[in-house]
Amino acid sequence: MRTHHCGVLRAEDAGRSVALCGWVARRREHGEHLAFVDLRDHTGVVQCVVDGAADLRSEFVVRITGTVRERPEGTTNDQLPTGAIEVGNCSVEILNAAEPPPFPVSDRIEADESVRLRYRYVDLRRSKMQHNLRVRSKVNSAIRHAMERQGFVEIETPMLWTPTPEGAREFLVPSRLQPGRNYVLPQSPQIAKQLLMVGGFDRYFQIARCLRDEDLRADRQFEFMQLDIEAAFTTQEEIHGFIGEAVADATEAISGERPVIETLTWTEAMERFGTDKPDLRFGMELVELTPVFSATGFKAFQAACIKGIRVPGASPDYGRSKLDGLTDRAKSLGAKGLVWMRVAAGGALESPVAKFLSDDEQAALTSTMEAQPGDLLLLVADERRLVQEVLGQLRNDIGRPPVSDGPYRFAWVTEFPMFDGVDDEGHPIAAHHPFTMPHPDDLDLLETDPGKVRSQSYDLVLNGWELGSGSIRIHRSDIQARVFKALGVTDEDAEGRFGFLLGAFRYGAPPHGGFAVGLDRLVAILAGEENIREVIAFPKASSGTDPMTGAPKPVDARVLAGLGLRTLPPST
RNA sequence: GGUCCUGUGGUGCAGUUUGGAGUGCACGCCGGCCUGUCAAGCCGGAGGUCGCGGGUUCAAAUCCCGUCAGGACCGCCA
Repeated sequence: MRTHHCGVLRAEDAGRSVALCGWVARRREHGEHLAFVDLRDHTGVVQCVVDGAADLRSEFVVRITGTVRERPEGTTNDQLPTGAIEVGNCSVEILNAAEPPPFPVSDRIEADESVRLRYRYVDLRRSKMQHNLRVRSKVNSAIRHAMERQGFVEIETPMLWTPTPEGAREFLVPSRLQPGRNYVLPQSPQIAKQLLMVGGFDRYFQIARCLRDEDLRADRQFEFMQLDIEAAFTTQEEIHGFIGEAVADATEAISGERPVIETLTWTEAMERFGTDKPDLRFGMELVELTPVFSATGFKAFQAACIKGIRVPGASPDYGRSKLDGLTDRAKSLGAKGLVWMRVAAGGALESPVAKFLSDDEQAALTSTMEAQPGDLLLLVADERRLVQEVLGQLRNDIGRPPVSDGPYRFAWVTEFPMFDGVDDEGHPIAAHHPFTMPHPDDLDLLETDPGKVRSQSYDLVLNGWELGSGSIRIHRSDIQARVFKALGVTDEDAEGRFGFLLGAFRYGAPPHGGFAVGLDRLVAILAGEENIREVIAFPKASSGTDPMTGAPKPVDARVLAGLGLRTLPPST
């Protein structure tokens, strides 16, 4: 049907007879004698010259045959890759007429997202979406090759899985053959892949679809894809190597540059950046100020922890209203307040609270924070974790570059705490999942001080986005029993929820561990997008609905009855 | 569950602060003219429940309340 794609033709193709297919991007008609038709396919646009009236409209689907020729002197278009040539002596075959599109198929104008999603098939014609989904395809391909090269076996796991009431809310699938009973869609292949380890596939991977029925965000959809891996007889370092190879290959395939991956501990990340997913592209690190104010008379600074961030040269940019905005933001994040200080030309600190601080304190503050005239200092005093999180968020709010700004700064964050907070009954809550191996040095703290137990779990972070997480798993039932006990999971509970897994572990489970990389997020960053919807062909809106299909929809009562279900009236 | 932003012909916006006739810009659409344009140009035209409902007012796109939709964030995401 066609001999070439539109966007690939160049001066050296002059003289070639071509047949092109695509959509009418634009047309410029000059009466009955001459018309220019810009024909678009996914490779780009080429100008076709019709001798006569074209009688075409935007987005008509056409096949154009003609001869490539260099454009006449003075009519070339430097803005266009195909701008040196045109297709002449064209004959146009309309394959399908089209109504005017609901919004222009253009990268210049971004239509409202609800309209874009409703007519996604039109939106996907835009070169940005074409590019993004092709980036995604290349990333998948690079990753698959990297894993195969490293001896990993691709194995599919079930989409109809068993409920494991723990962690993310699961999508339920009622059983027709077993009325009243349910499958769930897997929130990840976590347990399945551990069973594959017991099954002797010591290097497994899958580009896996995961489903979680939680509220959506710019970086979260119900459905998302993971590079999911698990390996037996391995170490944390080896797993980092496997994954590092895959994401570096993917990054190189898109950007041409091979990234390095740094490593820092969770504690270090929290102290320096106030988050477990630090964006290493910019400074403004959190500065420890607790010793500076250890003997202060200023009540607001008589706290367990004081830290600050220095915003270089920002003092003139932050008037009273912006500073109030920062204070409100800090309070909304849980801080009692935010202390701001401007560094004046002579180095003096200008702040509503400056008068409460001694000269020595002010001098120590200035030197500790390496404050320069014109800087803005932001300080928070409170419990350590809160101080870290508030300042970490403010650091991002103020300093974080757009996603599309380079470079790609990958980091492993290691030694996460085993537990995070406590549940209603006072039992610690697993920070990762209950099969995570504690740090070997901290095993004995399980019974005495669980809050201090570090785990052998680790996250991969890229430019402030959590790309994924993983861990070395518990493969010994004695350690698993101790962890369950710490979590307050009784033997019966454990048997009911994970019996098949624990059973499998009795039949020769190798030491193993793994990781999962969120591919939507990786692709979004590599495509320079702030929102993963931009790299997903058919995403849901943030309400969880699909503006194109109208899903989710009610179904006929008979369909429900066949599944043993009945809808209740909406609760009030 | 909560906080905030947005909603104005098909599309993108201005108008809302300080109420005064659906007032404006650009694109698109329809018709006409046009033989080298390229975001073609020129002339003419059509197209509106200012998201929806209620209230205040002589008068509401504009102020108030509610609601719906889209988005960002908090909670949530082992």
